[in-house]
Amino acid sequence: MSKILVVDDEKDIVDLVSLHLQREGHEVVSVGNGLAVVPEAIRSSPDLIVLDIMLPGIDGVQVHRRLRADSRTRHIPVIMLTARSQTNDRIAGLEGGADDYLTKPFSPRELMLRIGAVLRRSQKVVMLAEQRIGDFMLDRKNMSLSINGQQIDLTITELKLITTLMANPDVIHSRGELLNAVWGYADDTQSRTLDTHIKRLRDKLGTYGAHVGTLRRQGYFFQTQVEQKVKA
Amino acid sequence: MSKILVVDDEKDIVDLVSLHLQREGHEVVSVGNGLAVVPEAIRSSPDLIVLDIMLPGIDGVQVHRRLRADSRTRHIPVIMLTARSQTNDRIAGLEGGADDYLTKPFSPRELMLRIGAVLRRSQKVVMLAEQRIGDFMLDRKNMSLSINGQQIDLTITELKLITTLMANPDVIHSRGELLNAVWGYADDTQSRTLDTHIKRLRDKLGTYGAHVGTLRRQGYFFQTQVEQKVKA
DNA sequence: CTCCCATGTTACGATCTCGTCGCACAACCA
DNA sequence: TGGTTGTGCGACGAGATCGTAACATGGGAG
Repeated sequence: MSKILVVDDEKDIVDLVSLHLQREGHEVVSVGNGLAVVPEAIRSSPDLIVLDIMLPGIDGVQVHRRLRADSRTRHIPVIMLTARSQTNDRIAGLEGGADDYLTKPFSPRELMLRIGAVLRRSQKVVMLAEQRIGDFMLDRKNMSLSINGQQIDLTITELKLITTLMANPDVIHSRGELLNAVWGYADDTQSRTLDTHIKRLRDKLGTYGAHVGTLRRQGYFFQTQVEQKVKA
Repeated sequence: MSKILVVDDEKDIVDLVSLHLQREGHEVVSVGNGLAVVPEAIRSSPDLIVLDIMLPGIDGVQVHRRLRADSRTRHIPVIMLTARSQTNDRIAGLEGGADDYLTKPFSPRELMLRIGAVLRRSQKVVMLAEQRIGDFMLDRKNMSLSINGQQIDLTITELKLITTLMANPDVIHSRGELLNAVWGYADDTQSRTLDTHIKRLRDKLGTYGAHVGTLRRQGYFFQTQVEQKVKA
Protein backbone atom coordinates (compact mmCIF):
# COMPACT_ATOMS: atom_id res chain seq x y z
CA MET A 1 0.00 0.00 0.00
CA SER A 2 2.60 2.55 1.07
CA LYS A 3 6.30 2.87 0.58
CA ILE A 4 8.28 2.92 3.82
CA LEU A 5 11.94 3.63 4.41
CA VAL A 6 13.44 1.74 7.35
CA VAL A 7 16.66 3.10 8.81
CA ASP A 8 18.60 0.95 11.23
CA ASP A 9 22.15 -0.36 11.35
CA GLU A 10 21.08 -3.63 12.96
CA LYS A 11 20.17 -5.99 10.17
CA ASP A 12 18.00 -8.11 12.45
CA ILE A 13 15.75 -5.19 13.21
CA VAL A 14 15.54 -4.14 9.58
CA ASP A 15 14.59 -7.64 8.55
CA LEU A 16 12.02 -7.99 11.30
CA VAL A 17 10.36 -4.69 10.57
CA SER A 18 10.51 -5.27 6.82
CA LEU A 19 8.87 -8.65 7.18
CA HIS A 20 5.94 -7.27 9.13
CA LEU A 21 5.54 -4.32 6.83
CA GLN A 22 5.58 -6.46 3.73
CA ARG A 23 2.99 -8.76 5.30
CA GLU A 24 0.70 -5.75 5.47
CA GLY A 25 1.30 -5.02 1.82
CA HIS A 26 3.79 -2.19 2.18
CA GLU A 27 6.82 -1.63 0.02
CA VAL A 28 10.03 -1.43 2.03
CA VAL A 29 13.31 0.33 1.33
CA SER A 30 16.04 0.14 3.90
CA VAL A 31 19.21 1.99 4.71
CA GLY A 32 21.78 1.22 7.38
CA ASN A 33 23.75 4.42 7.27
CA GLY A 34 22.52 7.73 8.60
CA LEU A 35 24.20 9.72 5.87
CA ALA A 36 22.39 7.79 3.17
CA VAL A 37 18.93 8.54 4.50
CA VAL A 38 18.28 11.91 2.88
CA PRO A 39 19.53 10.90 -0.59
CA GLU A 40 17.54 7.68 -0.45
CA ALA A 41 14.45 9.54 0.75
CA ILE A 42 14.80 11.92 -2.18
CA ARG A 43 15.28 9.05 -4.60
CA SER A 44 12.47 6.77 -3.49
CA SER A 45 10.17 9.37 -1.88
CA PRO A 46 8.67 7.09 0.75
CA ASP A 47 5.38 7.77 2.50
CA LEU A 48 6.97 7.22 5.91
CA ILE A 49 10.40 6.82 7.47
CA VAL A 50 11.10 4.56 10.44
CA LEU A 51 14.29 5.96 11.92
CA ASP A 52 16.44 4.42 14.62
CA ILE A 53 18.05 7.03 16.82
CA MET A 54 21.24 5.00 17.28
CA LEU A 55 23.16 5.03 14.05
CA PRO A 56 26.87 4.86 13.28
CA GLY A 57 28.41 8.16 12.31
CA ILE A 58 25.44 10.45 12.41
CA ASP A 59 22.64 9.89 14.90
CA GLY A 60 18.96 9.79 14.18
CA VAL A 61 18.23 13.23 15.58
CA GLN A 62 20.72 14.75 13.14
CA VAL A 63 19.24 12.73 10.30
CA HIS A 64 15.81 13.91 11.27
CA ARG A 65 16.99 17.49 11.27
CA ARG A 66 18.44 17.05 7.79
CA LEU A 67 15.23 15.50 6.57
CA ARG A 68 13.36 18.50 7.83
CA ALA A 69 15.85 20.86 6.23
CA ASP A 70 15.37 19.58 2.70
CA SER A 71 12.20 20.56 0.98
CA ARG A 72 12.09 17.30 -0.87
CA THR A 73 11.88 15.30 2.34
CA ARG A 74 10.33 17.83 4.69
CA HIS A 75 6.83 16.47 4.28
CA ILE A 76 7.68 12.82 5.01
CA PRO A 77 6.46 11.68 8.43
CA VAL A 78 9.05 10.06 10.69
CA ILE A 79 8.65 7.49 13.44
CA MET A 80 11.72 7.32 15.67
CA LEU A 81 12.99 4.31 17.54
CA THR A 82 14.62 5.23 20.85
CA ALA A 83 16.25 3.21 23.60
CA ARG A 84 14.53 3.00 26.95
CA SER A 85 17.79 3.81 28.67
CA GLN A 86 17.93 7.26 27.14
CA THR A 87 16.90 10.25 29.15
CA ASN A 88 13.37 11.50 29.07
CA ASP A 89 14.29 14.97 27.94
CA ARG A 90 15.72 13.54 24.74
CA ILE A 91 12.46 11.80 24.15
CA ALA A 92 10.66 15.00 24.89
CA GLY A 93 12.82 16.68 22.30
CA LEU A 94 11.87 14.08 19.75
CA GLU A 95 8.23 14.61 20.37
CA GLY A 96 8.51 18.08 18.99
CA GLY A 97 9.81 16.95 15.65
CA ALA A 98 9.01 13.34 14.99
CA ASP A 99 5.49 12.28 14.24
CA ASP A 100 5.74 9.43 16.70
CA TYR A 101 8.35 7.46 18.60
CA LEU A 102 8.73 4.03 20.08
CA THR A 103 11.11 2.83 22.77
CA LYS A 104 13.16 -0.29 22.25
CA PRO A 105 12.46 -3.06 22.78
CA PHE A 106 9.14 -2.83 21.03
CA SER A 107 6.66 -5.36 19.76
CA PRO A 108 6.34 -5.47 15.98
CA ARG A 109 2.61 -5.31 16.46
CA GLU A 110 2.86 -2.00 18.27
CA LEU A 111 5.11 -0.58 15.59
CA MET A 112 2.67 -1.66 12.93
CA LEU A 113 -0.18 0.00 14.77
CA ARG A 114 1.72 3.24 15.08
CA ILE A 115 2.75 3.13 11.45
CA GLY A 116 -0.84 2.58 10.49
CA ALA A 117 -1.89 5.53 12.61
CA VAL A 118 0.70 7.88 11.11
CA LEU A 119 -0.11 6.80 7.58
CA ARG A 120 -3.77 7.33 8.24
CA ARG A 121 -3.04 10.75 9.68
CA SER A 122 -0.96 11.80 6.69
CA GLN A 123 -3.49 10.37 4.33
CA LYS A 124 -3.83 12.33 1.20
CA VAL A 125 -6.58 14.88 1.05
CA VAL A 126 -9.08 14.19 -1.64
CA MET A 127 -11.55 16.57 -3.11
CA LEU A 128 -14.46 16.37 -5.47
CA ALA A 129 -13.36 16.67 -9.07
CA GLU A 130 -16.69 18.23 -9.88
CA GLN A 131 -18.64 20.24 -7.40
CA ARG A 132 -22.21 21.27 -7.96
CA ILE A 133 -23.63 24.37 -6.30
CA GLY A 134 -27.12 25.08 -7.48
CA ASP A 135 -27.08 25.39 -11.23
CA PHE A 136 -23.36 25.84 -11.30
CA MET A 137 -20.74 23.20 -11.66
CA LEU A 138 -17.15 23.78 -10.70
CA ASP A 139 -14.80 21.49 -12.59
CA ARG A 140 -11.58 21.45 -10.68
CA LYS A 141 -9.94 19.17 -13.18
CA ASN A 142 -10.42 21.52 -16.08
CA MET A 143 -10.36 24.60 -13.85
CA SER A 144 -13.58 25.91 -15.23
CA LEU A 145 -17.04 26.89 -14.12
CA SER A 146 -20.11 25.96 -16.11
CA ILE A 147 -23.84 26.31 -15.88
CA ASN A 148 -26.14 23.82 -17.56
CA GLY A 149 -23.12 22.37 -19.27
CA GLN A 150 -22.06 25.66 -20.77
CA GLN A 151 -18.70 27.03 -19.72
CA ILE A 152 -18.53 30.49 -18.23
CA ASP A 153 -15.51 32.43 -19.34
CA LEU A 154 -13.68 33.49 -16.19
CA THR A 155 -10.17 34.70 -15.63
CA ILE A 156 -7.96 32.87 -13.20
CA THR A 157 -8.47 35.53 -10.54
CA GLU A 158 -12.22 35.42 -10.91
CA LEU A 159 -12.12 31.64 -10.81
CA LYS A 160 -10.16 31.60 -7.57
CA LEU A 161 -12.51 34.12 -6.05
CA ILE A 162 -15.73 32.34 -6.97
CA THR A 163 -14.19 29.03 -5.95
CA THR A 164 -13.55 30.38 -2.50
CA LEU A 165 -17.04 31.79 -2.25
CA MET A 166 -18.60 28.60 -3.56
CA ALA A 167 -16.65 26.42 -1.14
CA ASN A 168 -19.19 27.41 1.49
CA PRO A 169 -22.33 28.79 -0.08
CA ASP A 170 -24.45 31.14 2.01
CA VAL A 171 -21.72 31.78 4.56
CA ILE A 172 -19.93 35.09 4.90
CA HIS A 173 -16.37 35.25 3.65
CA SER A 174 -14.53 38.21 5.11
CA ARG A 175 -12.44 40.48 2.94
CA GLY A 176 -9.36 39.20 4.67
CA GLU A 177 -10.24 35.60 3.96
CA LEU A 178 -10.85 36.32 0.30
CA LEU A 179 -7.74 38.44 -0.06
CA ASN A 180 -5.75 35.66 1.51
CA ALA A 181 -7.32 32.89 -0.54
CA VAL A 182 -7.00 34.62 -3.90
CA TRP A 183 -4.02 36.92 -3.56
CA GLY A 184 -2.16 35.25 -0.71
CA TYR A 185 -2.06 38.14 1.67
CA ALA A 186 -4.40 39.31 4.37
CA ASP A 187 -3.63 42.92 5.16
CA ASP A 188 -4.85 45.09 2.36
CA THR A 189 -7.81 46.79 3.86
CA GLN A 190 -7.67 49.88 1.74
CA SER A 191 -7.37 48.37 -1.70
CA ARG A 192 -10.44 48.36 -3.91
CA THR A 193 -9.23 45.37 -5.91
CA LEU A 194 -11.54 42.91 -4.21
CA ASP A 195 -14.56 45.15 -4.78
CA THR A 196 -13.75 45.42 -8.43
CA HIS A 197 -13.43 41.69 -8.88
CA ILE A 198 -16.66 41.10 -7.01
CA LYS A 199 -18.27 43.48 -9.44
CA ARG A 200 -16.78 41.62 -12.39
CA LEU A 201 -18.04 38.34 -11.02
CA ARG A 202 -21.49 39.77 -10.50
CA ASP A 203 -21.54 41.01 -14.08
CA LYS A 204 -20.57 37.63 -15.45
CA LEU A 205 -22.65 35.45 -13.13
CA GLY A 206 -25.65 37.70 -12.73
CA THR A 207 -26.96 36.59 -16.09
CA TYR A 208 -27.42 33.11 -14.70
CA GLY A 209 -29.32 33.86 -11.53
CA ALA A 210 -26.42 33.56 -9.13
CA HIS A 211 -25.87 36.25 -6.60
CA VAL A 212 -22.93 37.50 -4.63
CA GLY A 213 -24.25 39.26 -1.58
CA THR A 214 -22.65 41.87 0.62
CA LEU A 215 -22.75 42.17 4.38
CA ARG A 216 -21.42 45.55 5.28
CA ARG A 217 -18.23 45.32 7.31
CA GLN A 218 -18.59 41.53 7.31
CA GLY A 219 -17.75 40.28 3.85
CA TYR A 220 -19.31 38.65 0.83
CA PHE A 221 -21.27 35.48 0.29
CA PHE A 222 -22.46 33.39 -2.59
CA GLN A 223 -25.99 32.17 -3.09
CA THR A 224 -27.60 30.49 -6.04
CA GLN A 225 -31.16 31.35 -5.37
CA VAL A 226 -31.78 34.90 -4.37
CA GLU A 227 -33.96 35.11 -1.33
CA GLN A 228 -36.77 37.51 -1.96
CA LYS A 229 -37.03 40.15 0.70
CA VAL A 230 -40.55 41.08 1.58
CA LYS A 231 -41.12 44.79 1.66
CA ALA A 232 -43.96 46.20 3.72
CA MET B 1 -23.68 7.71 3.08
CA SER B 2 -26.04 9.34 0.61
CA LYS B 3 -29.11 11.48 0.96
CA ILE B 4 -32.21 9.97 -0.58
CA LEU B 5 -35.63 11.49 -1.11
CA VAL B 6 -38.49 8.98 -0.90
CA VAL B 7 -41.80 10.01 -2.47
CA ASP B 8 -44.87 7.95 -1.77
CA ASP B 9 -48.30 8.69 -0.34
CA GLU B 10 -48.50 5.35 1.43
CA LYS B 11 -46.89 5.76 4.82
CA ASP B 12 -46.24 2.04 5.14
CA ILE B 13 -44.07 2.02 2.05
CA VAL B 14 -42.21 5.17 3.06
CA ASP B 15 -41.46 3.67 6.46
CA LEU B 16 -40.37 0.36 5.01
CA VAL B 17 -38.07 1.92 2.44
CA SER B 18 -36.71 4.43 4.94
CA LEU B 19 -35.92 1.70 7.41
CA HIS B 20 -33.89 -0.26 4.92
CA LEU B 21 -32.12 2.80 3.60
CA GLN B 22 -31.19 3.97 7.08
CA ARG B 23 -29.89 0.51 7.89
CA GLU B 24 -27.44 0.96 5.05
CA GLY B 25 -26.37 4.31 6.41
CA HIS B 26 -28.30 6.58 4.12
CA GLU B 27 -30.04 9.78 5.12
CA VAL B 28 -33.70 9.77 4.21
CA VAL B 29 -36.07 12.63 3.46
CA SER B 30 -39.63 11.81 2.54
CA VAL B 31 -42.52 13.57 0.90
CA GLY B 32 -46.08 12.30 0.39
CA ASN B 33 -47.31 14.91 -2.01
CA GLY B 34 -46.25 15.13 -5.64
CA LEU B 35 -46.33 18.90 -5.72
CA ALA B 36 -43.85 19.10 -2.84
CA VAL B 37 -41.18 17.03 -4.56
CA VAL B 38 -39.43 19.68 -6.63
CA PRO B 39 -39.24 22.27 -3.82
CA GLU B 40 -38.00 19.63 -1.39
CA ALA B 41 -35.45 18.37 -3.92
CA ILE B 42 -34.18 21.92 -4.37
CA ARG B 43 -34.02 22.44 -0.61
CA SER B 44 -32.33 19.22 0.44
CA SER B 45 -30.55 18.37 -2.85
CA PRO B 46 -30.66 14.58 -2.45
CA ASP B 47 -28.35 12.22 -4.27
CA LEU B 48 -31.26 10.09 -5.45
CA ILE B 49 -35.07 10.22 -5.57
CA VAL B 50 -37.28 7.16 -5.17
CA LEU B 51 -40.53 8.18 -6.79
CA ASP B 52 -43.82 6.32 -6.70
CA ILE B 53 -45.81 6.73 -9.87
CA MET B 54 -49.15 6.70 -8.07
CA LEU B 55 -49.53 9.93 -6.18
CA PRO B 56 -52.56 12.00 -5.25
CA GLY B 57 -53.07 15.13 -7.31
CA ILE B 58 -50.07 14.97 -9.63
CA ASP B 59 -48.69 11.64 -10.77
CA GLY B 60 -45.10 10.51 -10.71
CA VAL B 61 -44.53 10.96 -14.43
CA GLN B 62 -45.50 14.61 -14.16
CA VAL B 63 -43.29 15.05 -11.11
CA HIS B 64 -40.45 13.44 -12.98
CA ARG B 65 -40.98 15.81 -15.89
CA ARG B 66 -40.86 18.78 -13.54
CA LEU B 67 -37.70 17.49 -11.90
CA ARG B 68 -36.10 17.30 -15.32
CA ALA B 69 -37.32 20.76 -16.23
CA ASP B 70 -35.55 22.51 -13.37
CA SER B 71 -31.81 22.85 -13.69
CA ARG B 72 -31.42 22.53 -9.94
CA THR B 73 -32.93 19.04 -9.92
CA ARG B 74 -32.19 17.90 -13.45
CA HIS B 75 -29.08 15.96 -12.47
CA ILE B 76 -30.68 13.96 -9.64
CA PRO B 77 -31.20 10.29 -10.59
CA VAL B 78 -34.70 8.94 -10.15
CA ILE B 79 -35.90 5.41 -9.47
CA MET B 80 -39.58 5.02 -10.19
CA LEU B 81 -41.97 2.61 -8.52
CA THR B 82 -44.67 1.38 -10.88
CA ALA B 83 -47.60 -0.99 -10.51
CA ARG B 84 -47.49 -4.31 -12.33
CA SER B 85 -51.01 -3.69 -13.58
CA GLN B 86 -49.94 -0.72 -15.63
CA THR B 87 -49.45 -1.08 -19.33
CA ASN B 88 -46.07 -1.87 -20.74
CA ASP B 89 -45.91 1.17 -22.93
CA ARG B 90 -46.07 3.35 -19.87
CA ILE B 91 -43.17 1.47 -18.42
CA ALA B 92 -41.37 1.87 -21.69
CA GLY B 93 -41.98 5.59 -21.47
CA LEU B 94 -40.45 5.64 -18.03
CA GLU B 95 -37.37 3.92 -19.22
CA GLY B 96 -36.53 6.89 -21.34
CA GLY B 97 -36.47 9.28 -18.43
CA ALA B 98 -35.98 7.47 -15.17
CA ASP B 99 -32.65 5.94 -14.24
CA ASP B 100 -34.35 2.73 -13.16
CA TYR B 101 -37.78 1.47 -12.24
CA LEU B 102 -39.27 -1.25 -10.11
CA THR B 103 -42.70 -2.82 -10.28
CA LYS B 104 -44.81 -3.20 -7.16
CA PRO B 105 -44.81 -5.31 -5.20
CA PHE B 106 -41.06 -5.32 -4.85
CA SER B 107 -38.72 -6.81 -2.31
CA PRO B 108 -36.85 -4.22 -0.21
CA ARG B 109 -33.68 -6.10 -1.00
CA GLU B 110 -34.15 -5.59 -4.73
CA LEU B 111 -34.84 -1.89 -4.26
CA MET B 112 -31.70 -1.57 -2.15
CA LEU B 113 -29.67 -3.28 -4.85
CA ARG B 114 -30.99 -0.99 -7.54
CA ILE B 115 -30.43 2.07 -5.40
CA GLY B 116 -26.90 0.91 -4.79
CA ALA B 117 -26.36 0.46 -8.49
CA VAL B 118 -27.67 3.91 -9.40
CA LEU B 119 -25.67 5.59 -6.64
CA ARG B 120 -22.57 3.77 -7.75
CA ARG B 121 -23.16 4.88 -11.31
CA SER B 122 -23.52 8.51 -10.31
CA GLN B 123 -20.69 8.26 -7.82
CA LYS B 124 -18.75 11.43 -7.39
CA VAL B 125 -15.27 11.51 -8.79
CA VAL B 126 -12.65 12.42 -6.25
CA MET B 127 -9.17 13.68 -6.91
CA LEU B 128 -6.13 14.48 -4.85
CA ALA B 129 -6.22 18.02 -3.54
CA GLU B 130 -2.45 18.10 -3.61
CA GLN B 131 -0.43 16.03 -5.98
CA ARG B 132 3.30 15.62 -5.56
CA ILE B 133 5.46 14.74 -8.54
CA GLY B 134 9.11 14.79 -7.66
CA ASP B 135 9.93 18.18 -6.21
CA PHE B 136 6.81 19.70 -7.64
CA MET B 137 3.50 20.00 -5.94
CA LEU B 138 0.32 20.70 -7.80
CA ASP B 139 -2.23 22.32 -5.55
CA ARG B 140 -5.58 21.90 -7.23
CA LYS B 141 -7.35 23.79 -4.49
CA ASN B 142 -5.33 26.95 -4.98
CA MET B 143 -4.73 26.22 -8.65
CA SER B 144 -1.03 26.66 -8.37
CA LEU B 145 2.21 24.79 -8.86
CA SER B 146 5.01 25.05 -6.36
CA ILE B 147 8.45 23.65 -5.84
CA ASN B 148 9.99 23.50 -2.42
CA GLY B 149 7.01 25.36 -1.12
CA GLN B 150 7.65 28.26 -3.46
CA GLN B 151 4.98 29.06 -5.96
CA ILE B 152 5.88 29.06 -9.61
CA ASP B 153 4.25 31.83 -11.54
CA LEU B 154 2.32 30.18 -14.35
CA THR B 155 -0.46 31.47 -16.53
CA ILE B 156 -3.72 29.58 -16.65
CA THR B 157 -2.84 28.07 -20.02
CA GLU B 158 0.53 26.90 -18.80
CA LEU B 159 -1.07 25.52 -15.66
CA LYS B 160 -3.60 23.49 -17.61
CA LEU B 161 -0.86 22.19 -19.86
CA ILE B 162 1.50 21.12 -17.12
CA THR B 163 -1.40 19.67 -15.15
CA THR B 164 -2.26 17.43 -18.06
CA LEU B 165 1.35 16.38 -18.46
CA MET B 166 1.78 15.80 -14.74
CA ALA B 167 -1.37 13.71 -14.49
CA ASN B 168 0.68 10.85 -15.90
CA PRO B 169 4.39 11.48 -15.54
CA ASP B 170 6.70 9.72 -17.96
CA VAL B 171 3.94 8.79 -20.38
CA ILE B 172 3.54 10.32 -23.79
CA HIS B 173 0.74 12.77 -24.29
CA SER B 174 -0.08 13.28 -27.94
CA ARG B 175 -0.54 16.72 -29.41
CA GLY B 176 -4.20 15.96 -29.92
CA GLU B 177 -4.66 14.99 -26.29
CA LEU B 178 -2.97 18.14 -25.08
CA LEU B 179 -4.82 20.37 -27.52
CA ASN B 180 -8.06 18.84 -26.37
CA ALA B 181 -7.27 19.03 -22.68
CA VAL B 182 -6.08 22.62 -22.69
CA TRP B 183 -7.90 24.28 -25.57
CA GLY B 184 -10.87 21.97 -25.90
CA TYR B 185 -10.42 21.00 -29.51
CA ALA B 186 -8.52 18.21 -31.14
CA ASP B 187 -7.95 19.09 -34.77
CA ASP B 188 -5.37 21.79 -34.99
CA THR B 189 -2.42 19.98 -36.36
CA GLN B 190 -0.86 22.95 -38.09
CA SER B 191 -0.92 25.48 -35.27
CA ARG B 192 2.33 26.15 -33.46
CA THR B 193 0.54 27.28 -30.30
CA LEU B 194 1.24 24.09 -28.43
CA ASP B 195 4.94 24.19 -29.33
CA THR B 196 5.19 27.72 -28.07
CA HIS B 197 3.57 26.92 -24.78
CA ILE B 198 5.77 23.89 -24.34
CA LYS B 199 8.70 26.17 -24.85
CA ARG B 200 7.37 28.62 -22.27
CA LEU B 201 6.88 25.80 -19.78
CA ARG B 202 10.38 24.55 -20.39
CA ASP B 203 11.76 28.01 -19.78
CA LYS B 204 9.90 28.39 -16.52
CA LEU B 205 10.36 24.85 -15.19
CA GLY B 206 13.82 24.15 -16.52
CA THR B 207 15.30 26.18 -13.71
CA TYR B 208 14.03 23.62 -11.26
CA GLY B 209 15.25 20.44 -12.87
CA ALA B 210 11.99 19.37 -14.45
CA HIS B 211 11.97 18.35 -18.03
CA VAL B 212 9.38 18.20 -20.74
CA GLY B 213 10.54 15.68 -23.29
CA THR B 214 9.62 15.28 -26.93
CA LEU B 215 8.96 12.11 -28.84
CA ARG B 216 8.95 13.03 -32.46
CA ARG B 217 5.52 12.45 -34.05
CA GLN B 218 4.34 10.98 -30.73
CA GLY B 219 3.90 13.83 -28.33
CA TYR B 220 5.34 15.27 -25.14
CA PHE B 221 5.96 13.90 -21.68
CA PHE B 222 6.88 15.22 -18.27
CA GLN B 223 9.69 13.91 -16.08
CA THR B 224 11.13 15.28 -12.89
CA GLN B 225 14.52 13.73 -12.96
CA VAL B 226 16.24 13.92 -16.29
CA GLU B 227 17.71 10.62 -17.34
CA GLN B 228 21.27 11.10 -18.32
CA LYS B 229 22.04 9.80 -21.75
CA VAL B 230 25.42 8.19 -22.09
CA LYS B 231 27.40 9.49 -25.02
CA ALA B 232 30.12 7.38 -26.54
C1' DC C 1 24.65 12.66 -48.03
C1' DT C 2 20.55 15.22 -48.95
C1' DC C 3 16.06 16.46 -48.51
C1' DC C 4 11.83 16.72 -45.99
C1' DC C 5 9.16 17.51 -42.30
C1' DA C 6 8.31 17.83 -37.35
C1' DT C 7 9.68 20.55 -33.83
C1' DG C 8 12.46 24.51 -31.58
C1' DT C 9 12.86 29.32 -31.14
C1' DT C 10 12.27 34.17 -31.49
C1' DA C 11 9.73 38.24 -32.25
C1' DC C 12 5.61 40.77 -32.56
C1' DG C 13 1.28 42.80 -31.76
C1' DA C 14 -3.63 42.41 -30.70
C1' DT C 15 -6.08 41.55 -26.93
C1' DC C 16 -6.86 40.54 -22.25
C1' DT C 17 -6.14 41.22 -17.50
C1' DC C 18 -6.23 43.51 -13.29
C1' DG C 19 -4.96 46.92 -9.86
C1' DT C 20 -5.81 51.79 -9.05
C1' DC C 21 -8.19 56.10 -9.10
C1' DG C 22 -12.04 59.01 -8.63
C1' DC C 23 -16.50 59.68 -7.81
C1' DA C 24 -21.33 57.99 -6.72
C1' DC C 25 -24.18 55.97 -3.60
C1' DA C 26 -26.03 53.70 0.31
C1' DA C 27 -25.96 52.24 5.05
C1' DC C 28 -25.24 53.44 9.60
C1' DC C 29 -24.70 56.67 13.53
C1' DA C 30 -25.46 60.66 16.23
C1' DT D 1 -31.13 65.38 9.16
C1' DG D 2 -26.39 65.65 8.16
C1' DG D 3 -22.02 63.51 8.47
C1' DT D 4 -19.20 59.51 8.14
C1' DT D 5 -17.79 55.30 6.44
C1' DG D 6 -17.92 51.30 3.53
C1' DT D 7 -19.05 49.66 -0.88
C1' DG D 8 -20.49 50.11 -6.01
C1' DC D 9 -18.94 51.28 -10.32
C1' DG D 10 -16.95 53.12 -14.53
C1' DA D 11 -12.64 54.31 -16.73
C1' DC D 12 -7.85 54.00 -17.50
C1' DG D 13 -3.39 52.21 -18.57
C1' DA D 14 0.70 49.40 -17.61
C1' DG D 15 1.79 45.05 -18.11
C1' DA D 16 0.67 40.26 -18.99
C1' DT D 17 -0.92 36.93 -22.05
C1' DC D 18 -1.17 34.20 -26.05
C1' DG D 19 -1.71 32.97 -30.84
C1' DT D 20 0.74 33.56 -35.14
C1' DA D 21 4.30 34.23 -38.42
C1' DA D 22 8.85 33.52 -39.87
C1' DC D 23 12.94 31.37 -39.58
C1' DA D 24 16.23 27.83 -37.39
C1' DT D 25 17.31 23.24 -36.24
C1' DG D 26 17.61 18.50 -36.24
C1' DG D 27 16.06 13.65 -36.87
C1' DG D 28 15.21 10.18 -40.09
C1' DA D 29 14.17 8.08 -44.56
C1' DG D 30 15.84 7.17 -48.97
